[in-house]
Amino acid sequence: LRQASKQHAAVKPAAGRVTIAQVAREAGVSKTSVSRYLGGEFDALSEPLLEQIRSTIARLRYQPSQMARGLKRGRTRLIGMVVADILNPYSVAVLHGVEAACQKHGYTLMLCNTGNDVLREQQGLAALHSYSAEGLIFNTQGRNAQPIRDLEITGLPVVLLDRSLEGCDFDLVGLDNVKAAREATDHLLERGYDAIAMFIEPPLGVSARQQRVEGFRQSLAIHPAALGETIEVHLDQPGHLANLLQDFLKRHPAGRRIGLLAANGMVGLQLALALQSMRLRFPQDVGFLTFDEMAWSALVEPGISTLEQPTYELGFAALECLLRRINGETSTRTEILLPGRLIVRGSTDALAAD
Amino acid sequence: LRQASKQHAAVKPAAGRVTIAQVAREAGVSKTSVSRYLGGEFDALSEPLLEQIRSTIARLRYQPSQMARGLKRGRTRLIGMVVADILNPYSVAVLHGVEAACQKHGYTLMLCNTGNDVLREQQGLAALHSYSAEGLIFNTQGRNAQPIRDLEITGLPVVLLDRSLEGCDFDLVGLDNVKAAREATDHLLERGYDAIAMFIEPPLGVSARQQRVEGFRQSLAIHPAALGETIEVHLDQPGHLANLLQDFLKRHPAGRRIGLLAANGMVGLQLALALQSMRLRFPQDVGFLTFDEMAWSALVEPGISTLEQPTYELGFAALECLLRRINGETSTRTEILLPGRLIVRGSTDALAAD
DNA sequence: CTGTTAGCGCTTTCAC
DNA sequence: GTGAAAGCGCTAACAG
Repeated sequence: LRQASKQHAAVKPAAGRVTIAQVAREAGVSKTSVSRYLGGEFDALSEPLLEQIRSTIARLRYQPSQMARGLKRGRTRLIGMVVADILNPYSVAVLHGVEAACQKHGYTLMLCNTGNDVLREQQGLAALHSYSAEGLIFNTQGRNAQPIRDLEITGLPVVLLDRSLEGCDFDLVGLDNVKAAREATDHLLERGYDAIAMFIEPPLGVSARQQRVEGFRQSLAIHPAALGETIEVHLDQPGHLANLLQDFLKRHPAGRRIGLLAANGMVGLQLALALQSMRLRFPQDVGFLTFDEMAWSALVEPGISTLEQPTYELGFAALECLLRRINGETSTRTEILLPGRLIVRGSTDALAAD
Repeated sequence: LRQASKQHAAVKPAAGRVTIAQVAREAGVSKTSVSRYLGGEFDALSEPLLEQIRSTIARLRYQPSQMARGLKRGRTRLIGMVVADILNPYSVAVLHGVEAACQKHGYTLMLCNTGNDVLREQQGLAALHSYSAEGLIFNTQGRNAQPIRDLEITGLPVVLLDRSLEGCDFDLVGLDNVKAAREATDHLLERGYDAIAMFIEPPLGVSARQQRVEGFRQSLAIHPAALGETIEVHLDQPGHLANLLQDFLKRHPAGRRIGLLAANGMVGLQLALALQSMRLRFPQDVGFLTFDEMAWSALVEPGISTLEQPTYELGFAALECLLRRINGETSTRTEILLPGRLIVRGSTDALAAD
């Protein structure tokens, strides 16, 4: 069964691995011919050779080493992805799209989670680079991002996901945040909520958040009669959100219909939990709408209205955009902004509450 | 064959990459010395050389190529992970633990999602192997698993996650499913539910599922007065679960307290949605308990009781187990079975319903 | 059509 | 201490 590879040093080069040389020897041909076979240059090989090689490869279960191949050709067929927080369902949903696109195009994905840690972001970047990934998909945190900007000099293709980075020209794939936030806010206003709070994590340096605030403001600017307010929450501080919510409710006691807008799914969850602990119901007591569709959005009575992101498409588009750069496209910076989709459920059904 | 050579032109070997040769040249030393520096053999280098190399590396921002390094040494510091379904929160939670452990030990993770597709499982396996991953973490589907078994001959270290594979000796890391299922069932019985249905995806070939059924049966065997039944659901068939639920309820109309047990989080979600669409409330109409703690378990009134898995620890343990094999440990097959934790909420609070 | 040769970037004897 | 040289497994000229 398991080879008795005992010591640390026992992991010898190519332990047990079949090499192209072995195949060539056993097939009685040269390495070149085998290599040609692998490269699909079938019309450069005679019928008998072809058959010889084919059968030998099958018999030996030979699989070419991508490491050696990559070293020689410069193409590793490796894509690196850096994710700000793998516990965030949004990230995973996008990852799903990226992974699918990788498979479609014959690439393999290397994953790095930074857990919102700046240092780990840099380390991950270094690791991915050291494996000669052909391109990087980056869901950056936006802080201390100089190492990422430096990538531009190296010429390594990079696509930014969701969050752009000031001072560099990488392509960006993400939601059309301004429009989405406007749609979400409009919906609350249309439903008669005229005192709206947008709960959002600190927008500092995170472009997607800034744009959602911008869309929120734009919508409110058209409805001067309504009150609007953005509230910055720190999700890592337990109870912080609940306190802020309480504050907000105190400041708007009567005469106004209160609408709550969560700027992403994680905030939305915490907000829903805070409402629950305060025994506030939607839509009776407050209207409630959150960015990001979640598996359980419909489950919490009477259903939570959401602004869904096309996460899979986002991931897929990001990889295909990256591939274009890898294959030498040199056009100027592109921004692929996909539209969100409003899913209306009971949580914003103010009329029903009357 | 020609498309390959065409595309190839765009990505030259080592495009822009700093190599050890460059560092050596600019530092006025030999490649060997630089290599020694990289390998941490500082006492083999004189003070001036050391300093020369250090500063040159910093100035050039040199990063050694792991591909070349891996090719030469046989150690790639790459770990491959094959996940049955990345849309399953369980898989992601475990992935989180694996990734964390990888970072801790200086490994980089290559990810493959199979989407429950047998063919993609094989392709993923081949891909990971072709990159000379030092070991594999496998969340297999259990069907057509011969290619995985064959890995045993190659000597490539493999750790199975959650699901074991008959006829091979790979280590396994997972939940203590039998015990967990027993605990879950016991809890329902203790709470007075005496007609219990366990909803589970087809256990065929998936050891974890079989074991949960086993635990369920064990618990019921001790309580002969209670009725127990396992119900196989196909989550890919919309409405299937709801129909089965309806059937079950019809068969147990009165005199019995009905308890529903979902064998994993995805089944749990679907079951909760089915209950909702049928306007059945827990705990009033049925008791409800599901495997897998979810972010929103507490949010759905009056809270859903769950059997939580230590997902992060599972992932972490899997990688460390794999590392031991990579480093040459040759002991016989080990099984690391971590305990689950019962979290009791309102959904199984039958007394409150009285 | 086929094989020989020279590396890709790195580590590792083995001399000096 | 230090470096020259020989590969790791593979591909890409260049010959025949």
